[in-house]
Amino acid sequence: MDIHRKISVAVDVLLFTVENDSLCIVLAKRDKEPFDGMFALPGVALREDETPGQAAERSLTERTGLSGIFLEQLYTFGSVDRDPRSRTVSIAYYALTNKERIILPEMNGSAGLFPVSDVLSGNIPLAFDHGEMIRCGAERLKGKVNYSDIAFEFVPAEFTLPQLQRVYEIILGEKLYKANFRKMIAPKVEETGSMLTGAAHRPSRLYRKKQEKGGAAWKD
Amino acid sequence: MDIHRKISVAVDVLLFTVENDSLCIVLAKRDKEPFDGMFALPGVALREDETPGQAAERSLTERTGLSGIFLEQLYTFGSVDRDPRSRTVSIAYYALTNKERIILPEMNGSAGLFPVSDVLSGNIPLAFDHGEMIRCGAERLKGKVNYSDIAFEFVPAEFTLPQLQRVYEIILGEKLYKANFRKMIAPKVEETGSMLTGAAHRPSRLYRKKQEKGGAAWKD
DNA sequence: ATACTTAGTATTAAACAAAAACTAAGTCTG
DNA sequence: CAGACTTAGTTTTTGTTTAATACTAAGTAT
Repeated sequence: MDIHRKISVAVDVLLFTVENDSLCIVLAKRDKEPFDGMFALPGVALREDETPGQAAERSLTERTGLSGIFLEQLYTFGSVDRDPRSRTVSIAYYALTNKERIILPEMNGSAGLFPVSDVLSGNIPLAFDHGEMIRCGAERLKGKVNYSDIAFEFVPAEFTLPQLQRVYEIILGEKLYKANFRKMIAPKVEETGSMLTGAAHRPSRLYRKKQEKGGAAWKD
Repeated sequence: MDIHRKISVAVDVLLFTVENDSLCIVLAKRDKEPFDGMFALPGVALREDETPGQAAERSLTERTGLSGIFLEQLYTFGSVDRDPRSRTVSIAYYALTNKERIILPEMNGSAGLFPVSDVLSGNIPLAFDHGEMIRCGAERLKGKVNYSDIAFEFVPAEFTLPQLQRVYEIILGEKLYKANFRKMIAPKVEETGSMLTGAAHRPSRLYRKKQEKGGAAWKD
């Protein structure tokens, strides 16, 4: 509990979304050393007057223009050599949103959305220990999707059940049975009354998430 | 990702055990400001040459003599005012062990084992945000006991099924049905062949945990 | 010997999940 | 415009897990 120096604290954000039937994450190309030219998660140094959660939100807003979306602490990474410049501990957060809210143009140039499967198979050169972070984040999503409501974060406010089911399937990496999925999800959703038109087949009903009593929340 | 100063990093450890039919935690009475005379989790300042996990282990060894026990990261706490001396972020870990391994005498004087229910009901004055940490830790145990093997950490290498069932009940805070519990636990345990003698009634069989294929593990 | 206590097993009923088959409602093609 | 095609949505059947209760077993205490 003594005072110490020389250890920096960073906050990195894993912004996940579902696009084109795959789980994607936002990465930005670095334009300076170390890891110049490689891809990295949006991150900031923790300021003295903000909590890690606030820093994560700031990072998100500064880098992608997003705010007010789902954001939760993931894990704290602290390998001694994870940053070649100085000893740095990074508190990783993960954020979730549907792809409509991500405005790529706002992300200045070199940033983009990458399929997590590509990223984890090593096709994209990653800075720091961000590969480990992304693996950790993807695992968390998989473990959490069945006993929480995170899947709703990936779809618009009004969505169809096939859409929502696809989100589950993408996160879990396996196909689900339609009838069973609908029985499972039924108590969590309600019909809006309208349909999704325009598709070249039977139109599907639009649903919204049913609002319910909230659970316990953790701050910093 | 810039270098910064003035933020300290600490590591605090929640050492849980089950004693006397309740979930307990190790706390030490502070003998200096701030929070002089109040109870606190064993914690250390993170050193430049060690990972948070190593610091947690060091804290555990220095304060309780224990080593090599279950230890996992819990959450990182970073409220701006959580430490009145300086801005400090604390990476909390939780450790689990059975009470036989805890040798109270080794803990110098003022440390002790406290029932979590007493601690959370405010009967014991706690330093820093350690109450929040303990609440978070107890919740984690509750959420994890059913889909992991953490309950085994609280019993000796050889144990009876009634013993193990009591651990589940204490963590979950509810009674379980004997027959169902045994069906659930059966694939995870194997008989040792011997019995637990000495009790004033039918003796119960001794079991040990069945060794199996390991899962993924996360370091720092 | 009998009551008492805790260990352990068997049985039943209800809820839930897996899987397949079926019906419904639109567009696309000839 | 009929029928094929595609996706949406429902029904039904079956099997597995969980909830709950009732029972048997094996020791000590009186």
